[in-house]
Amino acid sequence: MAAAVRVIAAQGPGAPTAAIAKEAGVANGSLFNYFATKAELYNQLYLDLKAEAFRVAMDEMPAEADLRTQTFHLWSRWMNWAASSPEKRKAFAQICVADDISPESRAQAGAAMAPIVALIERVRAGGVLAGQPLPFVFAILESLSGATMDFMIADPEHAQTHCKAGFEALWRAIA
Amino acid sequence: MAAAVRVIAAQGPGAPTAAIAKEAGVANGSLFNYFATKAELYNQLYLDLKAEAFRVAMDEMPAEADLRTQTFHLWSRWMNWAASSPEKRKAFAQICVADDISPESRAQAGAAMAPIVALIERVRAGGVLAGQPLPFVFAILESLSGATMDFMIADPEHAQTHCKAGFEALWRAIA
Amino acid sequence: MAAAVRVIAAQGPGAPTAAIAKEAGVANGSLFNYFATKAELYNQLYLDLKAEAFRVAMDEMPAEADLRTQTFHLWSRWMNWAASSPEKRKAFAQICVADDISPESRAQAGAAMAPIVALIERVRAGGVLAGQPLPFVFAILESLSGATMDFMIADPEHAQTHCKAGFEALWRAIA
Amino acid sequence: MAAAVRVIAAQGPGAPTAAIAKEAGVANGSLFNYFATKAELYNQLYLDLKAEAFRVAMDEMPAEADLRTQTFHLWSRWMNWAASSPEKRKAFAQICVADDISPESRAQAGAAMAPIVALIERVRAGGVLAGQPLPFVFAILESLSGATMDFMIADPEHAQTHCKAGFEALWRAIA
DNA sequence: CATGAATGAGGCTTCATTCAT
DNA sequence: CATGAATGAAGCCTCATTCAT
Repeated sequence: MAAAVRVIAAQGPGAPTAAIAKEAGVANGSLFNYFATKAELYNQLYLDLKAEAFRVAMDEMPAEADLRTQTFHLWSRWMNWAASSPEKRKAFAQICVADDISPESRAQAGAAMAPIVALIERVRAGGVLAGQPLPFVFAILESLSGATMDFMIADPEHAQTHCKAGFEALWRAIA
Repeated sequence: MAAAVRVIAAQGPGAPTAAIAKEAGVANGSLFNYFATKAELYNQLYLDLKAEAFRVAMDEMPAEADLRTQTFHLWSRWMNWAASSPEKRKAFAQICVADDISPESRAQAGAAMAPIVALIERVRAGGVLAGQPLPFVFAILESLSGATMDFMIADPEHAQTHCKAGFEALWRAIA
Repeated sequence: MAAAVRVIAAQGPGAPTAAIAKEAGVANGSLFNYFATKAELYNQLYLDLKAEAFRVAMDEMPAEADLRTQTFHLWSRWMNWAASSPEKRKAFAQICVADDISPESRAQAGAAMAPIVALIERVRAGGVLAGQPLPFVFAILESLSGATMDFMIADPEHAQTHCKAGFEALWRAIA
Repeated sequence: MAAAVRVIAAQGPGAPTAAIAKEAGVANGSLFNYFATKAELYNQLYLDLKAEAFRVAMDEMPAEADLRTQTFHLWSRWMNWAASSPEKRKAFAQICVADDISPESRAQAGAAMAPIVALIERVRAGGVLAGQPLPFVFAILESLSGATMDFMIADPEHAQTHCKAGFEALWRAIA
């Protein structure tokens, strides 16, 4: 799994399964004892990464704080997780655009993120995009987060600056 | 070229050259009379689509109008072009993440967009992200535009609403 | 024809017909107005080169001189022709091993070289290989000539030395 | 490997890898589990055949015998090996002219033949070609051997006669 | 007779997946 | 459950040859 992250980050989603197996230090065919299919591996990886990001982002969430504080907590932990795991971020981004992720996986990932959805929903409801559908607001969140991550990774020295700037942009955009 | 757009939009960047040739109504090998390589075709396509989007976005630009008006003109025409050419939008998005686009092509595309860059630069300089590097602001623009396009395409009935909402989010985020 | 020599010498017998046409300054398809087939071109070239070599080798042959003198005349002119036309030598060598040369062409070439055959026959009859079939003696002649040519071309400064040494080796071997 | 010899002997160096795989009784792609490239297969084959010929030629070499005896031993065993393995002889000849053999392989093969080189060097030094470079003498050896092999193969009944005649020609030519 | 775009069969190579050990 | 050789379909690309202009 970790090997897959490294290989996909380095070679893209077209990386041979053989390369992943080699990186993992197992034999070519052993991969298929755990994942019946390359697509299954990708779906699993997708869910794992999403779950990990979610866990990190929600960890130590100050449940009683105000919306902005909670959202910043979420944003900050998410961004810093990605910035400190650039390979995971890159692998995830590559996997997302691949055609291999099934709608079921996407739905499952969405369901698992309910607490975040609920938070954003509250932000939306009280914000300037109150009239817009939640998925739209969510899309804005995800697109801004992607851009911010990439800059934090590309320019680690100013990572925290980018992180805050990204959040400000987000907050003004949706709150 | 148009055939490539359709096929890539439908099958992703991994689409066989044979599928593109067939869609274009020519023989498999004929493709390679025009593009020495699949990568060359993708680069060409990338530049073409970017150029087209740029042309549309800048057309009839009110040179004397204020920044917001000009930016909205740009945004509006860009979004509506994408919304009315969903296949081009999708193909472009798929191609962008592929590894086939050479740094030269990206540089060339960037150079061709100088007027837009200049406009955004003025917005940045006078806005809340004045302290952030221009590429960061640009990345925000592109990420928000992508999200907006996708929603306009997915929900054509409310396309104009999404377009305006996206712009409001952008303007608040960067201006 | 001359273009074919250059291209085959440079790229080997697998050279595309398109490359030959381009080198000749004519269009791709024009080639096939003169040669119905790539193989036909190769056969023609084979015969032409052999004929040219023959003509050069026999030119100014001292008909009344003794066998050794005549043979050296033949050898010397042949070697120097090859040494001064390295591309022709190389192209010819490449073509010879290709499967494209028809038995008819080989027979025709053999027939055209009757005077040389006659000369070598006389050498053989009076020499140490008198008991060996003529084709065997001829094969020795051709193999030694190939080796000599290559050294003359590779080391032009000592070309004449190699030429004479090659002849001495030949003469001792067959006379 | 043996399959490759058969196919190349029959179809020339342009033979499809598919034909070799089929002759070997394995699937098309299996070939590339052993040889990353067609060229690699050819290089391997080149080295193998050269090594085999060398081994056979040097086997039971009478180390104390005089030069002529040793050289004849070499020649005789070499010729008879080729004559009894006409496909190897042909495949090797075809491969040699192909562009696929890397300079490294040629160098490696040359290095492996040091004992033969040493022998020929002694012959050269004491012979009529004493003033000629060793490679030239070697080229004569190889060219005469090629001609002799072909006649032994083409006319098996008189193979031994050709073998001896070829040697006599060689010995007179270089000793 | 020149042209050069079009053709499509065929070649080399990759790789997800299987399976006997 | 591990292994890794074997598989063969599929992909990209080449090129001799054709043919409408």
